[in-house]
Order: sequence, then C-alpha cells, then structure tokens
Amino acid sequence: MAALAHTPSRAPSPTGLAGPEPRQGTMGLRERKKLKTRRAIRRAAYRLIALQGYETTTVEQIAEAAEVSPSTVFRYFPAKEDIVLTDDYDPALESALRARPAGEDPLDSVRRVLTHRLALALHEERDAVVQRTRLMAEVPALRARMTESFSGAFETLAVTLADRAGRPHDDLDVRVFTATVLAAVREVLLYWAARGHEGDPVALVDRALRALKGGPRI
Amino acid sequence: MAALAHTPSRAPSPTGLAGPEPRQGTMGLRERKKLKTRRAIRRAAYRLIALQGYETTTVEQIAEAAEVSPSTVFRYFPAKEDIVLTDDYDPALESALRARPAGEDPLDSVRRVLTHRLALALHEERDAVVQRTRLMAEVPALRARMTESFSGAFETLAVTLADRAGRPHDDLDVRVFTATVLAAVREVLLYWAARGHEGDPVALVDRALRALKGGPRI
Amino acid sequence: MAALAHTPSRAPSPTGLAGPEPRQGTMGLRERKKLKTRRAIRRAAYRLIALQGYETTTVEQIAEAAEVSPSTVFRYFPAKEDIVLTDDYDPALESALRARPAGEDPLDSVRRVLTHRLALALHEERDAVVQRTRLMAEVPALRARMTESFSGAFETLAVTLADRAGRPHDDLDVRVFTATVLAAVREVLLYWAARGHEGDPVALVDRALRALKGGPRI
Amino acid sequence: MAALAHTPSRAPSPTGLAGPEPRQGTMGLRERKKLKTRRAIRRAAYRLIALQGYETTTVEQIAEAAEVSPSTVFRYFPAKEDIVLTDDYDPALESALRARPAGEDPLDSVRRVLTHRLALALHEERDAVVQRTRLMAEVPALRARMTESFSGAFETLAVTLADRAGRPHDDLDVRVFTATVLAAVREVLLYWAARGHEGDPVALVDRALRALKGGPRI
DNA sequence: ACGGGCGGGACTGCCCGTTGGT
DNA sequence: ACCAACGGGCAGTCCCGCCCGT
Repeated sequence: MAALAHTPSRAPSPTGLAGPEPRQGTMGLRERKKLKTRRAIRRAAYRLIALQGYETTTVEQIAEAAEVSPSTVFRYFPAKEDIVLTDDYDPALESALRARPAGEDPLDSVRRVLTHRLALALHEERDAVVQRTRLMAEVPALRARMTESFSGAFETLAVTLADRAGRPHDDLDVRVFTATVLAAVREVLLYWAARGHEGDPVALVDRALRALKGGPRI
Repeated sequence: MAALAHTPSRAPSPTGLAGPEPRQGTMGLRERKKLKTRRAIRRAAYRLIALQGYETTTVEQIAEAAEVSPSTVFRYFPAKEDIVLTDDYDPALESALRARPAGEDPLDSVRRVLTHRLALALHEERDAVVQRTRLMAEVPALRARMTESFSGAFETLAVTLADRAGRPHDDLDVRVFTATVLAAVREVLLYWAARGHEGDPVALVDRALRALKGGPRI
Repeated sequence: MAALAHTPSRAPSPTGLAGPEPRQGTMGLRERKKLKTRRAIRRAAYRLIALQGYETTTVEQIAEAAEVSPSTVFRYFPAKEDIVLTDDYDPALESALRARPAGEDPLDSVRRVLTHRLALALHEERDAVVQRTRLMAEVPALRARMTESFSGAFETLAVTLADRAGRPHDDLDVRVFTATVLAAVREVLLYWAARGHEGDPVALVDRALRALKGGPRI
Repeated sequence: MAALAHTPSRAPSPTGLAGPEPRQGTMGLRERKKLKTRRAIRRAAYRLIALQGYETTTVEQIAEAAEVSPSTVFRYFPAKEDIVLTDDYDPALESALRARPAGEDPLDSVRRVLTHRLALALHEERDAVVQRTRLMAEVPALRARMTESFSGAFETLAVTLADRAGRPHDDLDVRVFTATVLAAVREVLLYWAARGHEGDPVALVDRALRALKGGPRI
C-alpha cells in the first residue's frame, strides 16, 4: 500500500500505515545521510515519472537527477519498481493494531486501523497518494508488484493478527483472512484510481470492509 | 491459476479452470503447427526449470531445447514468466459458471466451479499442478505475476458474475467479490505448496470458500 | 598467440598461426556484415588502448568508437580481454601441421609451423604483433588470459598432434608435450616484449624450440 | 600450485611447496590475529565454494561466513580468485632447492623437490589438494589465474635456479626452463583432476618430468 | 510470418577510493 | 589510527522489443 504512504519524511511504506520516520536526532550522521539519499532518489524518481512516464524513465536518469550513481540506486532499492513501491517494515501499523481493544472483531480492528491510516495519508500528502495509485492502476509491472509489496503489510498484519488471536503465525485461516482483506482494499484503491480519484477513498474502503463482514457478496 | 491447468494438450491457463484445448481437427494446419510450437516451448521450459531452477534457466536455453529461435519464444509468450503462467482466455470457466442454477448464491457457484476444475486438474496431471504451485510459492517473480495471471480469470469471473447479477461490468462490489475469492484461493494454494503439497487441496479450497461465506474470520 | 596474428583482414587468432580470413565472396551478406562489425570493434579497441591503456579503456568507449552498442560488443566477444586475445579456431595452423612429412619429429614439425607463421605475422603487420605482445607482458589480466587463449591453439595442436601420432586426444603425453612447447613460446615472446621488442623473435623461438629437443636445460 | 599446499595452518601457496606457516609463538598478538582472520576467510570460502560452486559464491557471502566485512576480505586478498589461489612467497621451496647437491642436473633437482612437496601435501591434507585441483580444472577464471599463481613459484624457482647455474636472473634459458617444467606439472595435475583424482599424482608428475629430460616427446 | 541480429535497459557482482566513526 | 561502511565505476548477463532479410 505504498499508495497510502503519507509522509515524505520517511521511506514510503506500501501500507502507508507506517508511522513517522524515526527521529533524526537519535541517529548518527551516517544514518541521516542515508535517509537523505534515499529520499533524494525517490523524489527524483517521482518527478521524472510524473513527467515522462514509468517505463520511459530509466534508472540512469533517476540516478543523475538524484546526483548519485546508478549503483547507489540499486543499493537503496533492489529493483526499479521498489523505488515507487517500497515496503519498509511497518511498526506503526503493528502498534496501532495491537492497541485495538482485545475483544474487538479482527475485521473491525483492521478496518479501523487501515481507514485511519489512509485518511492520515490523504490529509498529509494527497498528491503523492494520487500519483502512486494512478501508477499502480496504469503500470502492469507495478500492479503486479503491488501484491508483493502488500506482502510486507501482509506479513505484519498476519503475524499481529495471529498473535491477537492466539494462533500460530502460519495459520491458514489467518493468512486467508489477511489476503482477502488486503485484496479488497487493493481493489477499492484501483477502482478509485480508475475513476480518476473521484470520491472519498476512505469511505469506499470503509464501506467495502464493512460489507465484507457478512461474506463476499454481490 | 496456471497451477490448476489440467491438460498438457492445451496451453495451461492460470485458472486451470480452462476447458480442454480446442479440437485439433477443427483447425487448419497453421493453427496446429502453432499449438505444437507453443507446447514444445512450454514443455522444454518446464523440463529445464525442473532441472536448473527458474532464474538460472535462460530464454535462450528454452528456445534451443524447443528448437526454435529466442524471438519465436517471445512471439508466443510476451514474457518469460508467461511461459509458466499463461492465461489464455478461459471459456470453460465461463460456461461452467453460466451453467449454474440462476438463484444460487454467487459464492457457492464460484466455489463449486473452482473446486471441480481443481479436482479435474489434479486427477489428470497432478505432477504439473504440483510443479507449478511450487514454482509460484518459491519464485518471487512468479508469485507476483500470479495475481496478474489470475487477472485473466479475474476478468472472466467478474464479467460473468456481473452478468448473472445484472450489474455493470465495472461494478465495485463485483470486483471486490472476485478479488477476495481469488485471493483466498491463491493463499490456500500457496499454503498447500509451502507444506510440501500434503493433504487435499480441493478440500482446503472448499473449506476456505465455505468459511468465507460468513465473512473473513479468524 | 594473438601476439602473432598477422592480418587485420581476419579476427586475430591467439596463435597468429591462422590462415587468412575466409574469402568474403563465399559468404552471405549477413556473414560479411558480422565480420565487418567484429573488425570494427577490435580496431576501435586497439586504437583506444594504444592511446589510453588497457584498464582505463572501457567497453562503453570501445562500443561508441565502433558505433555499436555495448551489448553488441559482448555478443561478439565474451569478455573484454577477448577483444585483444581472441582465438578463433585456427584451421590454417592445423592444415600446416598436417602437411608436415609423416615421419618428422613432432617437435620439429611444430617448430617449423610456428616460426613460419610468426615470420609471416611480423612481415605483414609488425605493429600489431608488437602492440599485442607488449600488452600481454604488461597487463596482468591479459597475461593470465594468454594461457587460456593459447588453449585454443593448444587444443588444435594437441588434437592434430595426437592424430598424427595415432594417440587418443586426451593422451597425457600429448598434452604435456603441447603445454611445454607453448609455454616455451609464450616465455620467449614475453621476454622479447620485455626487452622492448629488440632482436628477431623468430630466431629466438626457433632457438628455444631447438634447444628444447634435448630436454629443458640451463 | 595452491593445489599442493599441504597445511591448513598456513595460507596455501600456489606451489604447495611452501614451508609451514610461520610459528605463531614468534609473532605479536597483531600478527596472530591477522593470520586467524586470513584463515577464517579462506576456510569460509572453501566451505561455501564446495557447497555452491565458485561463481555462485559471492565475496559478500564469504565475508559474512567469516564474520568480517567485505572490505576486510579485499584487504587480505587482492581478488576473489586469490582466496583460492594465493601465492605467499615460498621460502621452503627455495631452501629445499638450494639444499640439492651442487652438480645435480637442474631438472632432477626440481623434480625431486616438487614431487617431495606434493607427496607431503597429499599426505597431510589430501582433501584440500583434491578440492583445489578440481576447482582449477573446472573454473576457467581459476585455471587462467593458475599460471599467474604459479608465477610466484615461477619467480622463486627461476631465481634460485639462475643462482645455482650462475646466470643472471632474467636469463632467457632459465625462464624457458622454468616455464616448461611448471607447464608440465600443471598439465599433469589438471589431467589427474579431470580423471576424478584417480591414481597417484606424485608418480604421474615424476614420470612426466623424467620423460621431459629427453625433450618433449610423443 | 519467421529466424535472427541488434539495441538498450535492468540488475548483479567485483573491486577500489574515501570518509566517518570508534 | 585503524577499519567498517559507503559510494562509484565497470564488466558482464539476461530480458525483451524492434527491424531486417528471407
């Protein structure tokens, strides 16, 4: 859900449910420099892609615009796609989920956490969310990767949910639960992007997840 | 769901819910030759991949083994991944779904059609199903592509279901419905593969989809 | 023995014992174009290396100078080193060797064939021979590769000699024979290069191989 | 001749004719630590290469397995190949050669010294010798490098032989002598490795060098 | 149409120089 | 003062699209 990432001050997470970037004051010079480089690359990538399109923007161009070498780009992002769709492990998502009341229905917990994070992301950097969702809807390579990137959120969600439910981490029910919920969110966001980003995606997600409660239905 | 493709006599479909390959008698010589080439390529690919692994098998090797040129391989399959994960449009799935009784709950219809096709695939070419699901579970590029490949089935399913429900083809509910169901199936198959293909995947899928009826639950 | 290659009209062979390039008239347009490209790449490489040195000349520069893409360079030469040190199979060496009288001492046969070819190479393109031997003496990567490149000649020689002696191709004596003779030639050429290419290398090689007849001696 | 290195207690030398590793007692703490690191790296490299093959084992993996940073690996070994094929200067070879009786034929001297060292190496760490020769036979990069690495022994041998013969160090005859002898040994070892390490390599080397006395012959 | 050559871009791995931190 | 960490640069491989000639 890089789509939802809400702050340029950190490496966007595919969930966007990530909390804020670690305080810079607590880090050494090295760490801060790395973060700056990472951000510079991503910023350059987004700018160029907005201008030229995804496929036609080469890593070399991105590197040049970010004033680093192409090898550095690949040191920071394993693949070109990940510049747009990175999933840095997402502790805020986890803590928000763990903070939900114990007896709450898991689907409700997840719905509340996700919609809240999405609302936050839209509030803080709507443009970025719009650009990312558009790219995902339009670029096959990114759409394909999206599932994998969700998988960062997927793992976080699945493990946290398993813990809350007192189940093993590889429990099939937990995994199916997580997969279906994220698929629904993904679909809603793609739908929203396909419609030109009209309407309120928070409401759409909320409605879809509420509806899911009674089982997938038409 | 190339995983489920059930017959070597046709291009495996990602849904495996595909009907049999078109009768060869009804086609011209050209068509038959094309099918033969297509099959030769895929067969060579599977053999080499089984021996060497996916990443280490090059398209050139596959081409050589199939006795065609590399360009021909790309003429038949848009990408290397598609040799393993092709989604030829899947008419059998559609017709089976249309043949379900009118008033039936859509989730039941889909469940029956999918489990039936999976059972058939396992019966007719279990080894191929096993190899494909294993590859999907292990190779990131294929796992990522799987969702896209499902998308062939996805479109077929979504459109057919929309028709049956008397809804527009791009109805959000229909899309969310389809996405969640396929995500569940995908997850179950990956789980089955991760467990070394023990147990009966048909039962697993059936159980998961039945459970889904009351909403995703843990 | 790319060192000895004597004609720009063909891909230099590491033995330089190669005969002339195949007649162009006998080949299709495609073949001729390929040869031209191959020559253009090598010519550009030699020119740039003469100016800038081996290590500091990049493949990209060579490609640009030859007006092809870097990938094309690698399609023609598996490694940068091979641009300087290619061993295209060397039929002229073989036929010259086969043409030697049947009862002749193998060491004499080889000595005559090699010295003759070397003399020819020096006569026809002394500058190229000088540049190549200098590079081999000076650039570690090339010196290391030289043995391997000799191995093209090595195989040719070994097989031909084995045939003439009525021995199996992998006969140990044949291989040791070939290895020692080529090592001696290599050493003489490096010595000649180290001395600034003074004196007559043909005489040096001839003398060394004659001396070898009674066994390596100091 | 790293192939012949006979003791895990020191950095294998390409000649294997190396004497034992310097006594640790005679060195400071610093020196001992360095040796330990060096050995740890090599040990890790050999283990990983045995498992995965040479090309597919990265320096990073080796560094990790040896619990050092990649930069440290390069501080200890100038190139990846040198981890397998290092030539630490080889004083034992030299002294053994100098200890031969004054009037002895140089070829006999070298033969005796080399076969003795090889026998020792096989006796003390046969497995390592086998693995090294196998790698050299199979990995082109290593085979190419082998000549260079021999060149360490080469220099040692050439200089010592020149001294014994009262000739200048760069005497052509001495160099040709050394080159031919080492080429013969190299060839025999590759032959032995190619045959699956069957038979007694000491006898093979001895026989080959004895045969060489009358000149290379088929 | 099909083989096949070519361009070009993503990506990996080796290796080196520099720099910042301990 | 060392030394790991980092960035840069280049070789090399593979995928894939285009176009040319057959």
